[in-house]
Amino acid sequence: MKKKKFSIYDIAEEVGVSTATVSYVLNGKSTEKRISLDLQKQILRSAKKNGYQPNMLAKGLSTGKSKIIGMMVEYISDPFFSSIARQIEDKASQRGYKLLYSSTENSTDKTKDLLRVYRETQVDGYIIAPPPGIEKEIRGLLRSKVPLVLFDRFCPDLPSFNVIVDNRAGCYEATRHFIAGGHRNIALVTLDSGQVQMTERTKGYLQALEEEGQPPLIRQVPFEAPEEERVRRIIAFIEDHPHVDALLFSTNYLAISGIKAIQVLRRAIPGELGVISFDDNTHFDLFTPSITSVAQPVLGISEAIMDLLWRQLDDQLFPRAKKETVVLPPLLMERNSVRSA
Amino acid sequence: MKKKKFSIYDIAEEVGVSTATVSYVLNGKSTEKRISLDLQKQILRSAKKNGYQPNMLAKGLSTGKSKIIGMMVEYISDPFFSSIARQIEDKASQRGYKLLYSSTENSTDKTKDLLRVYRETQVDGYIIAPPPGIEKEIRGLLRSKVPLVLFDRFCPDLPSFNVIVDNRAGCYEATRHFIAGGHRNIALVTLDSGQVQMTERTKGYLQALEEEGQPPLIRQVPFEAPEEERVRRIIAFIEDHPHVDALLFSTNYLAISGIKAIQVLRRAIPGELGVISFDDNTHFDLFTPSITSVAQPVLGISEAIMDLLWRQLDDQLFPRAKKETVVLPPLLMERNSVRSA
DNA sequence: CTGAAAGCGCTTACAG
DNA sequence: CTGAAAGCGCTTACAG
Repeated sequence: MKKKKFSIYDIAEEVGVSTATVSYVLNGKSTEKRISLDLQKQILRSAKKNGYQPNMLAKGLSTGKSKIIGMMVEYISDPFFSSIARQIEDKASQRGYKLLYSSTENSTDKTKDLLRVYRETQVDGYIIAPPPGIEKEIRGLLRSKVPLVLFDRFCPDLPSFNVIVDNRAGCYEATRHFIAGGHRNIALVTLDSGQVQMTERTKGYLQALEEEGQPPLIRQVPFEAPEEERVRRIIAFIEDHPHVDALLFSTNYLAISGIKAIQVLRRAIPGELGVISFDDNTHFDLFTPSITSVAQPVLGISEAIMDLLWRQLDDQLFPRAKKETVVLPPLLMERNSVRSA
Repeated sequence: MKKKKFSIYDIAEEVGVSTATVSYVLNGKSTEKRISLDLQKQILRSAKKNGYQPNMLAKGLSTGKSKIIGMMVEYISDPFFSSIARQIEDKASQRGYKLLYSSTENSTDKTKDLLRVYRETQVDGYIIAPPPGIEKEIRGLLRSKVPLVLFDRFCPDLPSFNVIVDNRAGCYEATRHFIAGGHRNIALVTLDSGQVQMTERTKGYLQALEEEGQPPLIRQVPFEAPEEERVRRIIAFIEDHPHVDALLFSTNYLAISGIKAIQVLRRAIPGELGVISFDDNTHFDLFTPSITSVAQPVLGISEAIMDLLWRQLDDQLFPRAKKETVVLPPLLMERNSVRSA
């Protein structure tokens, strides 16, 4: 059927040398292997003339490197994750790596599946925003010493490389910002998830309130609830707690649901109800009023991830460190959904 | 260094058969090859016991299939594209394919690079939202008969499989919707790009106005202009044309820039200025007022893409058709940024 | 019913 | 300075 591909074997034949020589020249080992200039030119010319393209599968099989980085996040369509992926893609391609990019859907099973696929594909490095219940598998990766960076969340007991944002400080400051604006009954709307990033956010909220002697009020929304259900729950919560005058949402999409709820109830922001979202959103500045948020530094996160990953990739034989957690400060984006005292 | 991987060779040894037999059993060819039930069990047991994981590089090298689909779009972080990618990822993984997902940045050079990388990686199928100036390369792909689907835009002269939305009808209806709402001076804000999808949108706009005998007014914004510049240009345009009472934006991000411009100028939507965006946005329903848009059917697009791709992948030897363009109807999302007569 | 062996397209230690 | 050859981990036509 298909015409056989043009390979280094053909170049070797055309130039009249061995495939070894061709391989050396094509991989920039000419000087190291002291290939004559003349031969180099002939080989390069033949390669170009015939439009030679290396077969990465073959290359990968013999070197043991696929030049592929596997990255898995909750949903590849999530704006926060995809802005990070965009940066990672960029940095990876600069070094000749490709990105396999997948959604865990926050499901343990789906993640295990993906992990298996990644292994089979022989990805060279892993970037993972881990879902709950995946400790065991992560531990396995760690044991097999593959380059790995966890981000957004991590498993506190595992000696891994992690990149996170100071979740506690973010919520602490958000809460203080509410207080400074004159809000007196600040509720936290969060998920019923026990993952560190969430418990940290709750801690920040609680700490700020405690310092002021204000009473906390936390409403947990089920993790897997569909959007309409979330909105319904938040509506009910607002109606049941008329004295609440500010809502801190622990994730972006909770904030979106919350804003819908507030719109349904026709409450004024921030007059009747102040709003802050943990995690910024591309369009929060276009809302009326614009929505104050705690932004995660996308660029900083991407850079930290790649920094940790390259160090492992470059240094497979002498890993300097076996664990490290980079904690980045979040950024309070002050906009107009909080009262100003 | 690293322990050698456990391979089919090891299974073969452990069970005392040849690698051929192991390969047959592991690939479900037991009955076809009439492998004894006993041997099957032994092989499967050994594979499981030792946690055997196939090496896709080796598999790919010998079968010529990588089980990877390459998908390139303008930016992987774009919400429209990433919702589609999300669907595609899902459908692909159901059939054991992985997704290599990349940004063309709408640059011809970047795209050529990616195309080279995809070839080298031996991707089995291509899904591309082509940037301008890439006809020649697409033609090359077509000639080499690799499974390929173009979407969002395509090259009209090329016999390829394409999935697009009826751009002309979308803008036609949007314009008629403005007219029905009582708008009388409708301007089109678009890009200075000659790509089909854009010229089609312009045609729809012009046709609707012509039918009503209303004068057209088109402002082109440079394609590569950064966001602030776009906003500035739109502000200038609005100020220079005080009689304009409606703005049709030919892309999502132009609409965003436009809304910013309108907010800066403190014009009322839709009282002073009606707004419709081509391409919906996740949060347009949360804006005040909510923004009317022409939505592209993400699910329908993804399904059509995969349908065309599977047909080519399944049917490499007898391709039924060599070209086909699926045109999907866009959906007018009537919200509150247009007057109602 | 099963195996020996060639082949996929590269790389690389080794020899000369 | 260059080549012969083994090896990466799999598949598959062919033979028996």
